[in-house]
Amino acid sequence: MSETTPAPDTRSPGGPEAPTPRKRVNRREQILRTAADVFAARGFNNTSLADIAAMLDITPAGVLHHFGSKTDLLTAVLELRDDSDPAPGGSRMLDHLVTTAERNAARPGTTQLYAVLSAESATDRHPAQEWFRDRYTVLRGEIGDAVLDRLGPEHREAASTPGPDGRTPAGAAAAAVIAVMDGLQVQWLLDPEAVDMASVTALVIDALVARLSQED
Amino acid sequence: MSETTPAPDTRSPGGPEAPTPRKRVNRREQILRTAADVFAARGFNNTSLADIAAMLDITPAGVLHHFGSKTDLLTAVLELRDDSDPAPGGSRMLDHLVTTAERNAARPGTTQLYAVLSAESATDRHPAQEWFRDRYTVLRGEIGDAVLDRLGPEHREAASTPGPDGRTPAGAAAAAVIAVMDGLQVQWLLDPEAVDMASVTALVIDALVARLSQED
DNA sequence: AACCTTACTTAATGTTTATTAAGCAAAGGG
DNA sequence: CCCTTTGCTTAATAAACATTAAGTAAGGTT
Repeated sequence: MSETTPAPDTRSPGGPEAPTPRKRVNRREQILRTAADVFAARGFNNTSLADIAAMLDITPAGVLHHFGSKTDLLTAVLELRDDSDPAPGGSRMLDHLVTTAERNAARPGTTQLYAVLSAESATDRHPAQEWFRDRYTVLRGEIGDAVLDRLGPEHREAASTPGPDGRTPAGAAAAAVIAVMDGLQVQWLLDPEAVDMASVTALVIDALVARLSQED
Repeated sequence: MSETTPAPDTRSPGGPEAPTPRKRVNRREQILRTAADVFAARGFNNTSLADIAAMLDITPAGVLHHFGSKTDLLTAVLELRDDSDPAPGGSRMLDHLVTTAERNAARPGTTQLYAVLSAESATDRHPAQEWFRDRYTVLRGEIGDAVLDRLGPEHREAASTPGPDGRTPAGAAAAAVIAVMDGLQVQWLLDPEAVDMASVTALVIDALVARLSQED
């Protein structure tokens, strides 16, 4: 079909002759946000530029006008942090994580994107692999610190002392907290009634903090 | 190129005229295992039949001779349980989970498959969606029972009493354990040095059991 | 009015992909 | 020795997809 078939118009059938509203706002950001939604809902590999373009009522080439390639679009989406609710430092951060889990359950958005894409990035030569590796490293550090902040001063040293494998209990707890949030998202996406992300997250944080506050 | 180019031979260049060793073993199972490995390493959407076929030194059509479609192959792979180490019931199961995490770190296989595919299945109309929904439901039940078994008899009632949302603390703990195992797998795949799946899993199970054994 | 920038479109290209149809060859039973 | 089963192959098809090139059109700027 390569020579004869015209390029399919993937746009939804709008008005008879809707000549593109031509808005004043930053089009790039609009596309970015739409792409984020579609990537979150369908993953990267399972999303075509046509999918994104269709939601914006433009053609795939229209998307590539703003971002050179599909991979560039993905990196731009990942770089776009949702700073509407910035993470605080210190011990307040752990509460913030529970709040985040709550918000995610109400409005499936940012974290859904990360949960789906992070798992996908763990395959083969996924373009987002390095991005997620770095992100997890940073997050483990930050949450590890937050865990230490939550502990009584008398337990901090034990929790931040590396074991024979060079890893600290606080770091292990941080990895656990991140893991539980990511894993819950998957279960929740598959069966929203089955799990309450916020309360389970809170339970795990509570349990871990209590456990690290014990003498053993 | 569709009319002129011959079908590419995706097979690796073996001996000059290797006429297919024609083994006696169940070919279907060989293909199944190979497919499982490739799906685990690259995900479902990112894997082509040619990828799998190449590892078996046959053509994509050769794979489809045994399984009608790529989706059928996936479902067959999921149905193929790794029963080399059957899960015990009762309180022994929790220890078994830690052992499983250990084995997975040593030989990335079955669970890697499930970690990658489960997240992928949470997208759109993925063919494995229902399979994973059911699997999580069953697992939450089994692990929830195992958690109850580990608790002292005096705490069992509280842990199995549904809260106002209809969910039990034991069920929440079960969801958390599953989530942490899945989530850790992703972090570990991206950065094997950064986390010790077995010890973190053990830590979370310990912490949760201890937490459910408290009075609150 | 001339122009530039922004935001696209149409069209074509080349690739990858799953899937189907039909044929071939070896093994083994009867 | 025929026949059926098993296990493929080659070939063709049709669709999906990312990407490129070149053109068009509207606003804003000067």
